[in-house]
Amino acid sequence: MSHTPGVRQAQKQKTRQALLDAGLRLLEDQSLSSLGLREVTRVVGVAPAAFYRHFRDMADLGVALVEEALGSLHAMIRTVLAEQDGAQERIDRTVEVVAAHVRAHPAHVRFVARERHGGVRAVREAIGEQLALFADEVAEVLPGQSELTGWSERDAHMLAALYVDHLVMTASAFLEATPEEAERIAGRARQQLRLINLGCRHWLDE
Amino acid sequence: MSHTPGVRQAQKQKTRQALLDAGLRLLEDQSLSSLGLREVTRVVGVAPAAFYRHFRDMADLGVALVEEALGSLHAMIRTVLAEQDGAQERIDRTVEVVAAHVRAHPAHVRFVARERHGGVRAVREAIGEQLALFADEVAEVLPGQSELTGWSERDAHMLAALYVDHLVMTASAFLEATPEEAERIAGRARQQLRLINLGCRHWLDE
DNA sequence: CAATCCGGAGAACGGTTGTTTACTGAATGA
DNA sequence: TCATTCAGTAAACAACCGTTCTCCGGATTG
Repeated sequence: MSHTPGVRQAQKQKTRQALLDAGLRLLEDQSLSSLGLREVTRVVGVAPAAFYRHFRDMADLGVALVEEALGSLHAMIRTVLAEQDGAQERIDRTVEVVAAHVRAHPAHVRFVARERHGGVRAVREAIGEQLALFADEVAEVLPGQSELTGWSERDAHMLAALYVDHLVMTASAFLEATPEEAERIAGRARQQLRLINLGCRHWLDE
Repeated sequence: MSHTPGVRQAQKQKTRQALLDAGLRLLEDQSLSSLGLREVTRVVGVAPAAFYRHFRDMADLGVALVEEALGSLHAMIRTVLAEQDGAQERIDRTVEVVAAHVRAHPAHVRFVARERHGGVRAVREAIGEQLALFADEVAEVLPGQSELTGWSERDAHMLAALYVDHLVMTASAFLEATPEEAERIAGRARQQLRLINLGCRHWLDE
């Protein structure tokens, strides 16, 4: 049944990862629908035909990148939102974590922001699916916050969607900003989250 | 000084517009950085070289499309926000107007959403610039709302940015949605705006 | 009317693209 | 040990690309 690592499989995964890395790098200043197969293989230093041993086409490589880019996010935000400190502390920490993530993985963030509405259907849909899943997770964790006791599931989902969209917005704002603009972006994001949180506290008053 | 219309100039503007229209159409299922010059001229039925009589390159055509797509928006939202009805009515009307705009100009909306973070720097910056201008306009009109008396200019701008981002989000959500999903999207957008508005009403309490 | 302008045509250029084919040679497994 | 598997190679393919050049013919101008 050969589920041993194997020198063969290891090497294959290695060049596969090299293709993904090269693709991600090239996508920093162009979009997926214009990224050429030969362009990628040239960077890796491999024959064009070798590409087909790993991906059917560029769209296929794209969806692989989606999983790589969004896979790590889930656990992170889950833990951040689960913190039981006050609202202000949670907001500060969230923005902080987002900023750190953008600094650590700028290419991944850029890829997601760019291809979320990009020209390749399969990738667009993969990102949309992942973000929807993401919103579901957030919606599940939200009831743990004191401001949200008594909220309907529907309302929680509405809020979760707003959070996720705002998160993506903030991340891509960090991306396009110079280092000296970063603090201004962060401050604004915090205030916006405060505003939303304020709305939450009075949601059941009307 | 020849500022007469002239048969010459008229025909030139006509094919220029044809190039823009063809480009916009082709951009519905690809992104600008992969759109070919010949592809556009082929649709218009004109020689490839003729392209250069109107645009330096594809990026140039792109920024022209940005102005075409975002130019009409300004006046519209200005009038919507200026309405002095209650908050609920204003929210309903805003979402309604956005939905109508997406239905009327889907290609323009798609273009803006796609190229806002797209692979062509000049176009990306042009859109960012226009949206920032847009936020400025919104920030100027906002103090007319009763909920926002006593707000600092900085806070008004923070809110305006949130509104603009939410608007773009909502518009592109409408775009990707099937007709039967549209009402769900609209309902969610309205609730999100209500939540934000609720936050506004208590912004100066803390 | 004659001179000029200028949007567009047409052909040619060097270069790049995605994909297929037959192949090599090392890891694999009986 | 020997046959098999298979990731990667090398070459060839037709199709397409952006750009440049020269030229045409109708509008414009004086």
